[in-house]
Amino acid sequence: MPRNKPQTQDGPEDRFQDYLRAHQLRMTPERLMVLDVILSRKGHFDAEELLQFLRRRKKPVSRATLYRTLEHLQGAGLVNVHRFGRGHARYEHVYGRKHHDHMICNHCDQVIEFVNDEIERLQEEVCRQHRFRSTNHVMQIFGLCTDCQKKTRAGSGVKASS
Amino acid sequence: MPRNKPQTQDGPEDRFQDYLRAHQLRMTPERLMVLDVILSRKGHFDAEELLQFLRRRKKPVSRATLYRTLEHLQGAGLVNVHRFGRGHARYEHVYGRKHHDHMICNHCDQVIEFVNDEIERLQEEVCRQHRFRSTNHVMQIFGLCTDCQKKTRAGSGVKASS
DNA sequence: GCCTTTACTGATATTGAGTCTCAATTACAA
DNA sequence: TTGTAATTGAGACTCAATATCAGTAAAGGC
Repeated sequence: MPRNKPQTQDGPEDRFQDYLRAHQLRMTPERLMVLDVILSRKGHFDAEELLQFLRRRKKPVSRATLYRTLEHLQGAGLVNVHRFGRGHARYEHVYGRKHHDHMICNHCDQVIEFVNDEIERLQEEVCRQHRFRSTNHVMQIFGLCTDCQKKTRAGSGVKASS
Repeated sequence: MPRNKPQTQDGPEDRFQDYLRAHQLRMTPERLMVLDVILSRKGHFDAEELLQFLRRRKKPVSRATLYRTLEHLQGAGLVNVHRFGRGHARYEHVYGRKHHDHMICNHCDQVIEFVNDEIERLQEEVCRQHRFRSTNHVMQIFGLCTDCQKKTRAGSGVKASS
């Protein structure tokens, strides 16, 4: 999967187009469909979900094409992947969104997003100290969300996390 | 996989023993072998590596047993799992080790550990703000280590990361 | 608009980490 | 020592993700 982000700053479609051209790839109806569906989603989703959704919308796309497109969208900086502990990958679109981190409830799988500029700053500092050139990072806090704390009073019966 | 950590603070074997007893599980030669091999390892390793190692040591253990034992060792707080982006799980033993986070080189897969108390503190603060009861967290910074920055001057040819 | 090249799609097979099953074995408490 | 419930291991299985490959179709050149 090639990288490098395009320079232009129009819309997500243009950005994808630019990325594809820059890598001798082609824009196709399938790729556009996938992008559109992803942009219309809020929060996190997985590949299977997208597949079903596209099928219901009578715009079916093969599994292979979906995964390939997701790769390219990552390359274009339009989509992020997360692997929250065990289980399959979860995606989210990042076009026009600020970077953020996640808290994941071990009990109900809810994903809470948060931003903390101070943490971001400290991360950069750590990288400088280690002469590490960071491209991206992931921060996941696992535990119990407010609701699930109430539900599981004794603190037992909680699914294991990574 | 049950949780709860034992109270005693002897050695890792005792801790494992305590954990097992507390959960009506049994100590077996296989489990002890796995623990010993893990304790002798430095840094990160994966399940397949352990399997091979045990086989070479003429103390073979089945895949099923290895994975089951790794689960229990996590429960006992002796082992941690990480899923660095794509690929399989990586483990590390945590007995007598301080919590730390990771920088992962996209190019050579080297894993650099770091600790930053200020970041830890801020994470706790974020959890408090969101009334989230954290059990553990993961922070991974992806990018290029010092060596690989030199090797890949143009910044191209870098493997994709999560 | 039509060609030609070369990327793309999708059906299907394949991979591979991890899990499950179940008969035979064994730890361990009484 | 014995009874019983946990454990083991071989192999079947799962399932997300990837690879294969023949047929299809972008997109630049004419």
